[in-house]
Amino acid sequence: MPPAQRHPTMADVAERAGVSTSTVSRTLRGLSTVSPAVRDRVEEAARELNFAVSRQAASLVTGRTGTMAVLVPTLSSWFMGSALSSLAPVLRAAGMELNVYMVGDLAERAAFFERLPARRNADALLVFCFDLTDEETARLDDLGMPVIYVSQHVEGRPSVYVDDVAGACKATRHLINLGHRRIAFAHTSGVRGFSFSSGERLLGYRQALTEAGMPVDDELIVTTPPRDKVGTRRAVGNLLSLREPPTAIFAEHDELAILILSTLRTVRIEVPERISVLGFDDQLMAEWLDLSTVAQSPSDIGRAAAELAFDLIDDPEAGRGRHVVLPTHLIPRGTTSPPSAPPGERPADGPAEARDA
Amino acid sequence: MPPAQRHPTMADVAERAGVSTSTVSRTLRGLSTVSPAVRDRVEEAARELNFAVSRQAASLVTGRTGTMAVLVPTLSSWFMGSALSSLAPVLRAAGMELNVYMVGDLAERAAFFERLPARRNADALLVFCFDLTDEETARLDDLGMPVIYVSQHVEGRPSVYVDDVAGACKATRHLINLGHRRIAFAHTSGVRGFSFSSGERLLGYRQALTEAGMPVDDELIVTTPPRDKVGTRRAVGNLLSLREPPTAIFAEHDELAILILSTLRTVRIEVPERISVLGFDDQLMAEWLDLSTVAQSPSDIGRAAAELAFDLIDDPEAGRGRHVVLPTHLIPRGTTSPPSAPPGERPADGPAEARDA
DNA sequence: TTGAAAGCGCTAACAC
DNA sequence: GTGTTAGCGCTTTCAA
Repeated sequence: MPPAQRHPTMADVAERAGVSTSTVSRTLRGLSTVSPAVRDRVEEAARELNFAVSRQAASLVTGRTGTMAVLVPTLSSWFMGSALSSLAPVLRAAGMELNVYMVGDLAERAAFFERLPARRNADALLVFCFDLTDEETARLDDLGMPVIYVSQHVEGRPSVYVDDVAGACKATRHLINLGHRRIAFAHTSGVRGFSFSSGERLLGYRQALTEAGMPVDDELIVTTPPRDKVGTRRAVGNLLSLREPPTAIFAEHDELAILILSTLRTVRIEVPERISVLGFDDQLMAEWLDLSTVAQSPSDIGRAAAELAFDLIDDPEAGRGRHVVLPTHLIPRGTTSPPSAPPGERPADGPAEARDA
Repeated sequence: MPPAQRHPTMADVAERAGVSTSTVSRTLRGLSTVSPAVRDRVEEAARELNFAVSRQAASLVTGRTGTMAVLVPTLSSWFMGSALSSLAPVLRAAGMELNVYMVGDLAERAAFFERLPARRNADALLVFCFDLTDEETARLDDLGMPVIYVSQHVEGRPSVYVDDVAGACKATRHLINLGHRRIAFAHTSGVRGFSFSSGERLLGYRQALTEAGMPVDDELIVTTPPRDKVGTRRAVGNLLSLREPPTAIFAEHDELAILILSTLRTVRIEVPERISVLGFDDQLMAEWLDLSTVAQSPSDIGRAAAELAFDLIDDPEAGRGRHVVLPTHLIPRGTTSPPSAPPGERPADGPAEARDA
């Protein structure tokens, strides 16, 4: 199988411009040690021949590939889509290519860490949303390139992530401040080893309750497989069938919150009158559905990760254990409100007193 | 700036195994002309040294990069996420890397076609969702690698796409069959030059109406910027303020349909009792919100594109103008129903007679 | 079945 | 400023 077509080489350009390949190389890399006249001739020749430098050949000698690799669990999630969409322009501005390794299940994962295909093929690796074992981390340590951990923190390694604990804490406090006393936490079980911050957010939930002197009731913590309509109904059902059902549900992420909303709508339980619902992420759909939520910015995460990677490429020792922690913000919308007084109890008796803005 | 770390080379492996680099190369590529004993020694040496072949060096001599490039307008849409998520495993199985060029606006687009950074850096290019000008297509023609057009058809070039006209036709016919006579079409304006099949779907809508002997009323065709809550409200408002408002709205895609649903809910117009809403795509959210829609499969598109690309890499002449057209399916759910009889008209008088399953 | 040698297209060090 | 030279790490003849 021959290559589709022969590309012109630097030698072709050099010949056409009547100079040496070194001069062509210097010109095309924008080095200032080329006289304007020669520069013009070379650039014209290159344009006429439709010449493009072979990154392969260049990187063979420079030792740099001009490529950023990213390891991601999926490409079809709001988070990854947003993060990569913001990453791309930053890379492009730096003249780097984007190489995606999507590793969706445990088998692929094993294969990836076994072969480490990114080795020698990128200048840095961004690892998104993986709960790595110690062996996996160690494996990445001798990948021979800077590795940045995104959406997770790994001790002693450069990481970029949002403060999930604080975010979940804010969320829960908002509900407490509204007067809720029975607050449920719903989260997705997720594939083992693929971190979507579930644990941290549960931590924040617990922390806020404890701070407020409220008990943590395990019955109020429910789990469902991700993106599972039936599973979510069951989880919501577990809450609705409690002796003392919650007046508010904090969902680990907007996707789940939306599924919960649609379940509640099916049985005509009014939101927020009967039950408040609060999400986490602030994806576009949250605004559309008027869902109260905690905003995080995957775009900022993507950009921060890129910047950190650039620093580390230039100086691998620059940020051994540098951590970039990004903030979250509560966005109150229409799905949270003070709880209505329980039946048989006069409003004045209830704990329902909004202290929130 | 030195590379982070020196990688072992084939020479290192060769020395350790006591053979020549040629033998190492042959072994690692799985050529059968290596004796088992030697093969074992080489493989062990490679493993011990954590050796990985440099694609750069290899492709310099083979002329193949082992990389598939994709040109996409965004990474944060349901369509692109799904398509790329299905593409990735196929590439991985073929031992190819995935290189993403995200070109989001017209400036970036001009730069991309000016420099064609994919040139020499990939074995094939998949162009997603771009409405290309003739010059742009011509430019890609001498990129020196197979180019596959995805989600669009370009004359005489290999393409993969769904039959949008037929899909929109099915959608509209479903509404007609339910008894609707005033059927609106809502679509997004989109950025010029980035095709999201808007035009084709409008065509299908018109075609179905014409087939049924119904007039095409331009007042019933409304436009809004994509993902724009306010713009969508205005568009819906235009429909609701007509002398004779529609009893059904067919939206160009689910995202828009959802925005329309949320607008209708705000003003308490019941769906489907008062107005039926029908989408296009069948993304996950459609199922969650019980939205009737026309299903397409970006995953199938991604896989088909990859297969076509492989064929063309092996034999560039294989499919000059091969077109893969994928089907769509109507998924009736809870947001479409026969129209209720208009006020002041007895049910028997109205055109509302369900002929649909 | 294996090894020696040439060279893929480029950059970097050093002359001039 | 510009050209010459020597590789970068592989694969691929070709000989043995």
